[in-house]
Amino acid sequence: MIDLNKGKKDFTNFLKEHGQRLTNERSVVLNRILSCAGHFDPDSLYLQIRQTGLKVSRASVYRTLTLLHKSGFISIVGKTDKGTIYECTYGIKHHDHMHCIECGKVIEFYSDELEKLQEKICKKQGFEGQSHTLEIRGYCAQCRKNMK
Amino acid sequence: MIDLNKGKKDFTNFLKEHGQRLTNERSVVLNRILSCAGHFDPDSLYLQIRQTGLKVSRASVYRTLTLLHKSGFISIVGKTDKGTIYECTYGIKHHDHMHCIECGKVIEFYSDELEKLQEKICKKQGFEGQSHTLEIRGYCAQCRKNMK
DNA sequence: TAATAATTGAGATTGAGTCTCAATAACAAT
DNA sequence: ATTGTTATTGAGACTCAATCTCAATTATTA
Repeated sequence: MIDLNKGKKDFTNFLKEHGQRLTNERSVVLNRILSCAGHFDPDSLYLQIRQTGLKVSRASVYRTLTLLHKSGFISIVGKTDKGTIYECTYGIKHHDHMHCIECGKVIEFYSDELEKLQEKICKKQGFEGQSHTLEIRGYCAQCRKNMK
Repeated sequence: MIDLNKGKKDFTNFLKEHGQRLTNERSVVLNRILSCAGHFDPDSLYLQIRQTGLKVSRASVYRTLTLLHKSGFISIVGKTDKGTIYECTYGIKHHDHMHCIECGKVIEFYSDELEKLQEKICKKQGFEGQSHTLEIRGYCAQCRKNMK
Protein backbone atom coordinates (compact mmCIF):
# COMPACT_ATOMS: atom_id res chain seq x y z
CA MET A 1 0.00 0.00 0.00
CA ILE A 2 1.18 3.46 -0.84
CA ASP A 3 1.88 5.91 1.94
CA LEU A 4 -0.23 8.96 1.14
CA ASN A 5 1.51 11.14 3.68
CA LYS A 6 4.93 10.29 2.39
CA GLY A 7 3.70 11.00 -1.11
CA LYS A 8 2.39 14.36 -0.08
CA LYS A 9 5.66 15.18 1.63
CA ASP A 10 7.76 14.14 -1.33
CA PHE A 11 5.64 16.15 -3.71
CA THR A 12 5.79 19.18 -1.45
CA ASN A 13 9.56 18.93 -1.44
CA PHE A 14 9.65 18.78 -5.19
CA LEU A 15 7.42 21.85 -5.38
CA LYS A 16 9.49 23.78 -2.88
CA GLU A 17 12.63 23.11 -4.83
CA HIS A 18 10.94 24.87 -7.72
CA GLY A 19 9.44 27.72 -5.69
CA GLN A 20 5.97 26.26 -5.94
CA ARG A 21 3.26 25.50 -3.41
CA LEU A 22 1.18 22.55 -2.39
CA THR A 23 -2.36 23.80 -2.81
CA ASN A 24 -5.62 22.04 -2.01
CA GLU A 25 -6.22 21.39 -5.67
CA ARG A 26 -2.84 19.76 -6.16
CA SER A 27 -3.38 17.73 -3.06
CA VAL A 28 -6.70 16.44 -4.31
CA VAL A 29 -5.20 15.36 -7.63
CA LEU A 30 -2.24 13.73 -5.93
CA ASN A 31 -4.43 11.75 -3.54
CA ARG A 32 -6.69 10.56 -6.28
CA ILE A 33 -3.74 9.26 -8.26
CA LEU A 34 -1.93 7.62 -5.37
CA SER A 35 -5.02 5.86 -4.06
CA CYS A 36 -6.18 4.30 -7.30
CA ALA A 37 -3.15 2.69 -8.88
CA GLY A 38 -3.43 1.91 -12.54
CA HIS A 39 -3.75 3.70 -15.82
CA PHE A 40 -5.78 6.84 -16.30
CA ASP A 41 -6.37 9.75 -18.64
CA PRO A 42 -6.67 13.40 -17.59
CA ASP A 43 -10.30 13.89 -18.44
CA SER A 44 -11.52 10.77 -16.64
CA LEU A 45 -9.48 11.81 -13.65
CA TYR A 46 -11.13 15.21 -13.76
CA LEU A 47 -14.60 13.69 -13.92
CA GLN A 48 -13.81 11.27 -11.08
CA ILE A 49 -12.70 14.12 -8.88
CA ARG A 50 -15.82 16.10 -9.67
CA GLN A 51 -17.98 13.08 -8.88
CA THR A 52 -16.59 12.97 -5.37
CA GLY A 53 -17.87 16.50 -4.90
CA LEU A 54 -14.46 18.15 -4.89
CA LYS A 55 -13.91 21.22 -7.01
CA VAL A 56 -10.81 21.28 -9.16
CA SER A 57 -10.87 22.81 -12.59
CA ARG A 58 -9.89 20.99 -15.71
CA ALA A 59 -7.01 23.41 -16.17
CA SER A 60 -5.67 22.63 -12.72
CA VAL A 61 -5.89 18.91 -13.30
CA TYR A 62 -3.84 19.27 -16.45
CA ARG A 63 -1.38 21.60 -14.78
CA THR A 64 -0.95 19.26 -11.82
CA LEU A 65 -0.43 16.26 -14.07
CA THR A 66 2.37 18.12 -15.80
CA LEU A 67 3.99 18.74 -12.43
CA LEU A 68 3.54 15.15 -11.30
CA HIS A 69 5.05 14.00 -14.52
CA LYS A 70 8.08 16.21 -14.15
CA SER A 71 8.53 15.13 -10.57
CA GLY A 72 8.42 11.47 -11.58
CA PHE A 73 5.27 10.54 -9.69
CA ILE A 74 3.54 9.52 -12.86
CA SER A 75 4.69 8.61 -16.32
CA ILE A 76 3.15 8.57 -19.73
CA VAL A 77 2.24 5.10 -20.89
CA GLY A 78 1.00 6.14 -24.28
CA LYS A 79 -1.36 8.31 -26.23
CA THR A 80 -4.64 7.23 -27.69
CA ASP A 81 -7.43 9.02 -29.48
CA LYS A 82 -8.89 9.53 -26.02
CA GLY A 83 -5.82 11.45 -24.93
CA THR A 84 -2.72 10.79 -22.90
CA ILE A 85 -2.61 7.69 -20.76
CA TYR A 86 -0.65 8.03 -17.54
CA GLU A 87 0.28 5.58 -14.84
CA CYS A 88 1.32 6.14 -11.28
CA THR A 89 4.93 5.17 -10.80
CA TYR A 90 5.38 6.46 -7.28
CA GLY A 91 6.24 3.68 -4.87
CA ILE A 92 5.82 1.11 -7.59
CA LYS A 93 8.74 -1.15 -8.28
CA HIS A 94 9.92 -0.73 -11.81
CA HIS A 95 9.77 -3.65 -14.18
CA ASP A 96 9.72 -4.38 -17.88
CA HIS A 97 7.52 -6.59 -19.98
CA MET A 98 7.70 -9.57 -22.27
CA HIS A 99 4.61 -9.91 -24.36
CA CYS A 100 3.74 -13.25 -25.96
CA ILE A 101 2.46 -12.74 -29.51
CA GLU A 102 0.76 -16.14 -29.39
CA CYS A 103 -1.18 -16.33 -26.16
CA GLY A 104 -1.03 -12.72 -25.03
CA LYS A 105 0.62 -13.51 -21.74
CA VAL A 106 2.60 -10.70 -20.19
CA ILE A 107 5.69 -11.60 -18.20
CA GLU A 108 7.08 -8.99 -15.88
CA PHE A 109 10.80 -9.01 -15.32
CA TYR A 110 13.51 -6.93 -13.80
CA SER A 111 17.21 -6.94 -14.50
CA ASP A 112 19.63 -4.81 -12.61
CA GLU A 113 22.23 -5.42 -15.26
CA LEU A 114 19.82 -4.02 -17.85
CA GLU A 115 19.09 -0.93 -15.78
CA LYS A 116 22.75 -0.21 -15.33
CA LEU A 117 23.52 -0.70 -18.98
CA GLN A 118 20.80 1.77 -19.92
CA GLU A 119 22.23 4.31 -17.52
CA LYS A 120 25.61 3.85 -19.12
CA ILE A 121 24.16 4.37 -22.58
CA CYS A 122 22.35 7.53 -21.46
CA LYS A 123 25.48 8.95 -19.93
CA LYS A 124 27.31 8.54 -23.19
CA GLN A 125 24.72 10.83 -24.83
CA GLY A 126 24.59 13.34 -22.00
CA PHE A 127 21.02 12.23 -21.48
CA GLU A 128 19.45 12.04 -18.05
CA GLY A 129 17.06 9.12 -18.02
CA GLN A 130 14.02 9.48 -15.78
CA SER A 131 12.03 6.44 -16.75
CA HIS A 132 11.76 3.94 -19.53
CA THR A 133 9.51 1.39 -21.09
CA LEU A 134 10.79 -1.81 -22.56
CA GLU A 135 8.50 -4.29 -24.22
CA ILE A 136 9.90 -7.44 -25.75
CA ARG A 137 7.52 -9.19 -28.09
CA GLY A 138 7.92 -12.84 -28.96
CA TYR A 139 6.92 -16.34 -27.87
CA CYS A 140 6.72 -17.58 -24.31
CA ALA A 141 8.12 -20.91 -23.15
CA GLN A 142 4.72 -22.57 -23.09
CA CYS A 143 3.80 -21.52 -26.61
CA ARG A 144 7.18 -22.50 -27.97
CA LYS A 145 6.66 -25.96 -26.54
CA ASN A 146 3.22 -26.21 -28.14
CA MET A 147 4.58 -25.20 -31.52
CA LYS A 148 6.93 -28.13 -31.75
CA MET B 1 19.59 2.73 -49.95
CA ILE B 2 15.97 1.81 -50.01
CA ASP B 3 14.48 0.22 -53.10
CA LEU B 4 11.58 2.45 -54.05
CA ASN B 5 10.14 -0.03 -56.49
CA LYS B 6 10.15 -2.84 -54.00
CA GLY B 7 8.51 -0.53 -51.49
CA LYS B 8 5.82 0.38 -53.96
CA LYS B 9 5.22 -3.26 -54.76
CA ASP B 10 5.01 -4.27 -51.12
CA PHE B 11 2.60 -1.45 -50.32
CA THR B 12 0.45 -2.33 -53.32
CA ASN B 13 0.24 -5.90 -52.10
CA PHE B 14 -0.83 -4.75 -48.67
CA LEU B 15 -3.50 -2.55 -50.20
CA LYS B 16 -4.79 -5.29 -52.49
CA GLU B 17 -5.14 -7.63 -49.55
CA HIS B 18 -7.49 -5.09 -48.07
CA GLY B 19 -9.41 -4.29 -51.24
CA GLN B 20 -7.70 -0.95 -51.63
CA ARG B 21 -5.91 0.80 -54.46
CA LEU B 22 -2.54 2.41 -55.02
CA THR B 23 -3.45 5.89 -56.16
CA ASN B 24 -1.17 8.69 -57.30
CA GLU B 25 -1.62 10.44 -54.00
CA ARG B 26 -0.63 7.39 -51.97
CA SER B 27 2.32 6.85 -54.24
CA VAL B 28 3.53 10.39 -53.72
CA VAL B 29 3.35 10.06 -49.96
CA LEU B 30 5.09 6.70 -49.99
CA ASN B 31 7.93 7.96 -52.16
CA ARG B 32 8.45 10.99 -50.03
CA ILE B 33 8.72 8.85 -46.91
CA LEU B 34 10.98 6.21 -48.37
CA SER B 35 13.37 8.70 -49.92
CA CYS B 36 13.92 10.91 -46.91
CA ALA B 37 14.67 8.59 -44.02
CA GLY B 38 14.31 10.03 -40.57
CA HIS B 39 11.61 11.38 -38.34
CA PHE B 40 8.74 13.44 -39.60
CA ASP B 41 5.36 14.78 -38.65
CA PRO B 42 2.29 14.72 -40.89
CA ASP B 43 1.98 18.44 -41.44
CA SER B 44 5.62 18.97 -42.37
CA LEU B 45 5.33 16.06 -44.74
CA TYR B 46 2.28 17.67 -46.30
CA LEU B 47 4.07 20.99 -46.73
CA GLN B 48 7.13 19.29 -48.20
CA ILE B 49 4.99 17.55 -50.76
CA ARG B 50 3.24 20.78 -51.68
CA GLN B 51 6.58 22.53 -52.07
CA THR B 52 7.61 20.06 -54.74
CA GLY B 53 4.58 21.14 -56.71
CA LEU B 54 2.63 17.93 -56.20
CA LYS B 55 -0.96 18.14 -55.14
CA VAL B 56 -2.04 15.91 -52.28
CA SER B 57 -4.54 17.13 -49.73
CA ARG B 58 -3.89 17.20 -46.03
CA ALA B 59 -6.67 14.67 -45.55
CA SER B 60 -5.03 12.26 -47.95
CA VAL B 61 -1.68 12.62 -46.28
CA TYR B 62 -3.22 11.73 -42.94
CA ARG B 63 -5.19 8.87 -44.44
CA THR B 64 -2.13 7.46 -46.17
CA LEU B 65 -0.06 7.68 -43.02
CA THR B 66 -2.67 5.61 -41.22
CA LEU B 67 -2.40 2.99 -43.95
CA LEU B 68 1.39 3.01 -43.88
CA HIS B 69 1.30 2.61 -40.16
CA LYS B 70 -1.04 -0.36 -40.33
CA SER B 71 1.09 -1.98 -43.00
CA GLY B 72 4.20 -1.58 -40.90
CA PHE B 73 6.04 0.80 -43.24
CA ILE B 74 6.19 3.45 -40.59
CA SER B 75 5.85 3.52 -36.85
CA ILE B 76 5.01 6.13 -34.28
CA VAL B 77 8.03 7.40 -32.38
CA GLY B 78 6.17 9.76 -30.10
CA LYS B 79 3.80 12.63 -29.85
CA THR B 80 4.71 16.24 -29.28
CA ASP B 81 2.78 19.49 -29.25
CA LYS B 82 3.61 19.61 -32.95
CA GLY B 83 1.77 16.36 -33.52
CA THR B 84 2.64 12.75 -34.06
CA ILE B 85 6.22 11.91 -34.90
CA TYR B 86 6.62 9.01 -37.27
CA GLU B 87 9.64 7.24 -38.59
CA CYS B 88 10.10 5.06 -41.59
CA THR B 89 10.79 1.50 -40.51
CA TYR B 90 10.73 -0.09 -43.94
CA GLY B 91 14.13 -1.59 -44.60
CA ILE B 92 15.63 0.33 -41.69
CA LYS B 93 17.95 -1.19 -39.13
CA HIS B 94 16.51 -1.52 -35.65
CA HIS B 95 17.25 1.10 -33.02
CA ASP B 96 15.83 2.41 -29.76
CA HIS B 97 14.84 5.87 -28.60
CA MET B 98 15.51 8.46 -25.98
CA HIS B 99 12.72 10.97 -25.67
CA CYS B 100 13.29 14.37 -24.06
CA ILE B 101 10.39 15.28 -21.78
CA GLU B 102 11.28 18.94 -22.04
CA CYS B 103 11.78 19.74 -25.71
CA GLY B 104 10.38 16.62 -27.33
CA LYS B 105 13.59 15.76 -29.13
CA VAL B 106 14.02 12.12 -30.06
CA ILE B 107 17.48 10.59 -30.02
CA GLU B 108 18.05 7.32 -31.81
CA PHE B 109 20.57 4.92 -30.49
CA TYR B 110 21.69 1.36 -30.95
CA SER B 111 23.67 -0.77 -28.58
CA ASP B 112 24.79 -4.22 -29.45
CA GLU B 113 25.53 -4.85 -25.80
CA LEU B 114 21.93 -4.01 -25.00
CA GLU B 115 20.56 -6.30 -27.68
CA LYS B 116 22.66 -9.17 -26.43
CA LEU B 117 21.71 -8.60 -22.83
CA GLN B 118 18.05 -8.70 -23.77
CA GLU B 119 18.59 -11.99 -25.56
CA LYS B 120 20.24 -13.36 -22.47
CA ILE B 121 17.36 -12.24 -20.27
CA CYS B 122 14.83 -13.82 -22.62
CA LYS B 123 16.71 -17.08 -22.65
CA LYS B 124 16.57 -17.24 -18.88
CA GLN B 125 12.78 -17.12 -19.10
CA GLY B 126 12.56 -19.55 -22.00
CA PHE B 127 11.20 -16.64 -24.03
CA GLU B 128 11.97 -16.20 -27.70
CA GLY B 129 12.18 -12.50 -28.48
CA GLN B 130 11.09 -11.38 -31.93
CA SER B 131 11.15 -7.62 -31.60
CA HIS B 132 11.15 -4.99 -28.93
CA THR B 133 10.55 -1.36 -28.20
CA LEU B 134 12.60 0.60 -25.73
CA GLU B 135 11.89 4.21 -24.95
CA ILE B 136 13.94 6.05 -22.38
CA ARG B 137 12.33 9.27 -21.21
CA GLY B 138 14.26 12.05 -19.57
CA TYR B 139 16.19 15.21 -20.31
CA CYS B 140 18.53 15.74 -23.21
CA ALA B 141 21.94 17.35 -22.87
CA GLN B 142 20.73 20.68 -24.23
CA CYS B 143 17.75 20.94 -21.87
CA ARG B 144 19.82 19.91 -18.89
CA LYS B 145 22.17 22.76 -19.68
CA ASN B 146 19.27 25.22 -19.94
CA MET B 147 17.89 24.14 -16.59
CA LYS B 148 20.97 25.16 -14.70
C1' DT C 1 -17.80 1.11 -72.59
C1' DA C 2 -20.73 0.99 -68.77
C1' DA C 3 -21.28 -0.25 -64.01
C1' DT C 4 -19.34 -0.54 -59.49
C1' DA C 5 -16.61 0.74 -55.78
C1' DA C 6 -12.79 3.18 -53.78
C1' DT C 7 -10.66 7.70 -53.33
C1' DT C 8 -10.06 12.51 -53.23
C1' DG C 9 -10.25 17.39 -51.53
C1' DA C 10 -11.98 21.71 -49.38
C1' DG C 11 -13.66 23.02 -45.65
C1' DA C 12 -16.41 22.12 -41.44
C1' DT C 13 -15.97 19.84 -37.20
C1' DT C 14 -14.09 17.66 -33.15
C1' DG C 15 -11.66 17.54 -28.98
C1' DA C 16 -7.43 17.34 -26.10
C1' DG C 17 -4.76 20.54 -24.20
C1' DT C 18 -3.25 25.44 -23.41
C1' DC C 19 -3.73 30.25 -22.43
C1' DT C 20 -5.65 34.55 -20.35
C1' DC C 21 -6.21 37.40 -16.56
C1' DA C 22 -8.77 39.03 -12.74
C1' DA C 23 -9.77 37.02 -8.32
C1' DT C 24 -7.91 34.25 -4.69
C1' DA C 25 -4.91 31.61 -1.75
C1' DA C 26 -0.36 30.46 0.22
C1' DC C 27 3.69 31.89 2.23
C1' DA C 28 7.30 35.05 4.43
C1' DA C 29 8.38 38.86 7.15
C1' DT C 30 7.29 41.88 10.48
C1' DA D 1 -2.00 37.89 13.53
C1' DT D 2 -1.52 41.35 9.63
C1' DT D 3 0.34 42.80 5.58
C1' DG D 4 2.86 42.46 1.33
C1' DT D 5 4.46 39.48 -2.18
C1' DT D 6 4.04 35.94 -5.27
C1' DA D 7 2.05 31.67 -6.90
C1' DT D 8 -2.28 29.61 -8.17
C1' DT D 9 -6.88 29.09 -9.61
C1' DG D 10 -10.96 28.83 -12.76
C1' DA D 11 -14.19 29.85 -16.65
C1' DG D 12 -14.13 30.06 -20.92
C1' DA D 13 -11.78 31.52 -25.15
C1' DC D 14 -8.47 29.69 -28.05
C1' DT D 15 -5.18 26.57 -30.66
C1' DC D 16 -4.27 23.20 -33.73
C1' DA D 17 -3.70 18.25 -34.94
C1' DA D 18 -6.64 15.09 -36.69
C1' DT D 19 -11.05 13.45 -38.41
C1' DC D 20 -15.29 13.72 -40.92
C1' DT D 21 -18.52 15.01 -44.78
C1' DC D 22 -20.04 14.33 -49.25
C1' DA D 23 -20.19 15.52 -53.99
C1' DA D 24 -16.93 15.02 -57.68
C1' DT D 25 -13.39 12.05 -59.48
C1' DT D 26 -10.71 8.10 -60.52
C1' DA D 27 -9.48 3.24 -60.65
C1' DT D 28 -10.99 -1.43 -61.38
C1' DT D 29 -14.29 -5.14 -62.99
C1' DA D 30 -17.67 -7.01 -65.97
